[in-house]
Amino acid sequence: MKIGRLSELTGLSIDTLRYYEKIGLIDPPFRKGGHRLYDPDAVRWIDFLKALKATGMSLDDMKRYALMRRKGNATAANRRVMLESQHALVLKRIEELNTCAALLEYKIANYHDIEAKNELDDKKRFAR
Amino acid sequence: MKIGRLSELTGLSIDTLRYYEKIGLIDPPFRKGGHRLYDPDAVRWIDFLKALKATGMSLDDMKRYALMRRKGNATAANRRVMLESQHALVLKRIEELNTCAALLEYKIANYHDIEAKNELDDKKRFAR
DNA sequence: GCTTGACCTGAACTGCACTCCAGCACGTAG
DNA sequence: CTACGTGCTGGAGTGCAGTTCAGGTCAAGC
Repeated sequence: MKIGRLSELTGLSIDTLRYYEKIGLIDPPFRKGGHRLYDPDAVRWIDFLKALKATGMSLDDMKRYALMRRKGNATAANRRVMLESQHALVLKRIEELNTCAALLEYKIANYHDIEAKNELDDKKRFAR
Repeated sequence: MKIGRLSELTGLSIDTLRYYEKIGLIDPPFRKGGHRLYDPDAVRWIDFLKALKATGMSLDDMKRYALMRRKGNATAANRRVMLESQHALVLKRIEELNTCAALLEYKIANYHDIEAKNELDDKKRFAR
């Protein structure tokens, strides 16, 4: 498939796909008359990259991972360690977000009180 | 307290504190001989800003919130709505991270298999 | 054969959130 | 009163992750 189709399938812009190739996240595909022709497998790899990105991994770390992947089986243990530490980060982040969510809930409840009080004051003013 | 102390208490750098003041996130404090002198309450506000930031809110949105806060009670409902939509975003993000965590777990288990197989191959090679 | 839309390159630009710097002012301890 | 640590300002610089652009090339349909 051509880059436009890959862009549609992955949701990444054409420019981003070329950028990812340039920095070494995506293997340079075959070309036909200068145009990139991608394997359907590219979609699966890019979806995985998107997932890594969603965990908050930097492009630089993803690059390291992609490089090891290209080197084959011998790097499996290192890649696993990377994923494990990323997994730990994700759990930590989820914890943090849970704390933030609780704080927001508390604040929101507080605002409900304030608004109720405001309304009461308005009524008093109206009754005057 | 002076800015250095506030920096210690909040974990934000002195430069960041001045930057936040410049963009309107922090109220300009009193000055003594040009030096900023903060109220202890500043710590609480900045901790809240840090929490908003941790939820992924942009400085621009935080600025909007800070502006409304300065305008007082009349903006309570709008501020609540902001916090509610941020709360929704946090929940969505937590969901996303849970999905990513599951994928990472799957991948990690996969790598354990690969490594076990590699080890087996090594042994065979050794036995040859 | 020609048009039109998709694709190509390298380089410059963008937005966000800081971070650093030069050059100067303040204030507290000795 | 002097030294030195802390603070001040405006402006420039940084790092990340793209995005945009100019000036072309390619190919599929008519």
